[in-house]
Amino acid sequence: MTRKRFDDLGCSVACALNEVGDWWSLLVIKQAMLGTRRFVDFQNGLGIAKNILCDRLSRLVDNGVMTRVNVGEHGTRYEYRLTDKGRDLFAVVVALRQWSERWNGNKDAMQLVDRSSGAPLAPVVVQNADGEVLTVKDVLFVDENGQPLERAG
Amino acid sequence: MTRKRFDDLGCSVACALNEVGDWWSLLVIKQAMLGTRRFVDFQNGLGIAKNILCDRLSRLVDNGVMTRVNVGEHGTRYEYRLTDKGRDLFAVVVALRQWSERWNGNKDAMQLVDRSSGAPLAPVVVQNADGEVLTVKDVLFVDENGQPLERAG
DNA sequence: CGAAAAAGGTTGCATTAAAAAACCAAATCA
DNA sequence: TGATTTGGTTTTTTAATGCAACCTTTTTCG
Repeated sequence: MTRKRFDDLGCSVACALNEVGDWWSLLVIKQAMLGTRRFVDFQNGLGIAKNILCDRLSRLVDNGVMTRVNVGEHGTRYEYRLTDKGRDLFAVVVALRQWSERWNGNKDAMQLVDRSSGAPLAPVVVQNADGEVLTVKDVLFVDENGQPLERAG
Repeated sequence: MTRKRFDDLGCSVACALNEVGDWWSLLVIKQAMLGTRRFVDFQNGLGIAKNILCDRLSRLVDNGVMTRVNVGEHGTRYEYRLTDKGRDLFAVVVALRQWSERWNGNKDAMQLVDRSSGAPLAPVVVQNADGEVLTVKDVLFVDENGQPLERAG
C-alpha cells in the first residue's frame, strides 16, 4: 500500500509533514543542528539503520533541507549540511523540545542556552503583530474567501 | 521488527516524536485545533482510514494529548477533545505551517489570523530571555556537566 | 413507535516501509 | 602497502498502512 501523500490535502502542515514528518527526518535535522555532518556520526548519534539513514538523507537533500558536499581529498567523502531551509526548522525543533520537557519532564542530557549569556531560552510561542502571545482560542481560521470557519467551543 | 523506541535516546525531541511524531498524529491535532471533535469529521477532514484513525486517537488519549468524552444522550457517542497538553502543541503546528508556507508556497486554502484584529500572525521564532530572536548559531548545546558541545561551523 | 441511517469501531487481507545484518568498493590512515 | 574507515547497497524478516467489509449501538425521521 503506497504511503498516502499529503501534498494534495490542501494543507500546509500536511505539506510540511510530507518532507520532514516521518519518525527519523526531524531527528536527523536536530542532530545536524547539533553540529553533526558525517554519515557515521549521524549513524552513531541516532542509532539509525544505515539504509534508513541513506534514504532519509537523500530525501532531505531532494527536498532542499540538506545538501551533500564532497569534502574528499582524492575522491568522494561526503558531508551533509543544513540549508537555509533546514536551519529555518529551528523554531519547530525547539518548540518540540520545550513541549516535551514541559509535559514529560526533561529526558534530555543536553540543555539549550543562549550562547552570549548562557541563560536558558524563552518558550517558543505564537504571537500577533504586536508581540502579544496567542493561544489557539485567540486565532481564527479563515477560508480563501476570508470567511471565518466556525469552531465549536 | 519492533518499531524503534525513541524514549531511551536521551533526547527530548525524540521523546516528543514518540508521542506525536508519526505521519498522522500531528494532522489529527491540527484538525482538532480547527474545531473538529467527532470521529467521522476527523475521517472526512483528513481522508484517513478508520482503523488508523482509531489507533491514533487512542494513542493520543493514552499520551494525554486528547480526551475521549461521552456525549451520548442515551448511550455512548464520543467526542475527542484536546487537553491542555494537546493545545500546548499550538506553537509547533503554527511553526510547521509557517515553515511550509515560506519554503513551499502557500498550499493551504486556510489562513490563520489574530481573532481580535484579523491580522496575520507574527512568525514563530526562538527568543532569548530578552526577547531577541535567536538562530541556531546563537545557541549552545551544553551537556549535564554544563560543558558546551563543540559545534563544527 | 419502528425503520433506516449514521456513528464508532473491529477484522482480514494485500502492500509497503523499517530494522538488522551481511556485503562491498573506494578512500584514508598507519 | 595493508588495514581500517566511510558511505553505501542488498537481503531477509517483521511491523505498519490502506482498503474494504462487517458489526453493534444510537440517532433521526416519518
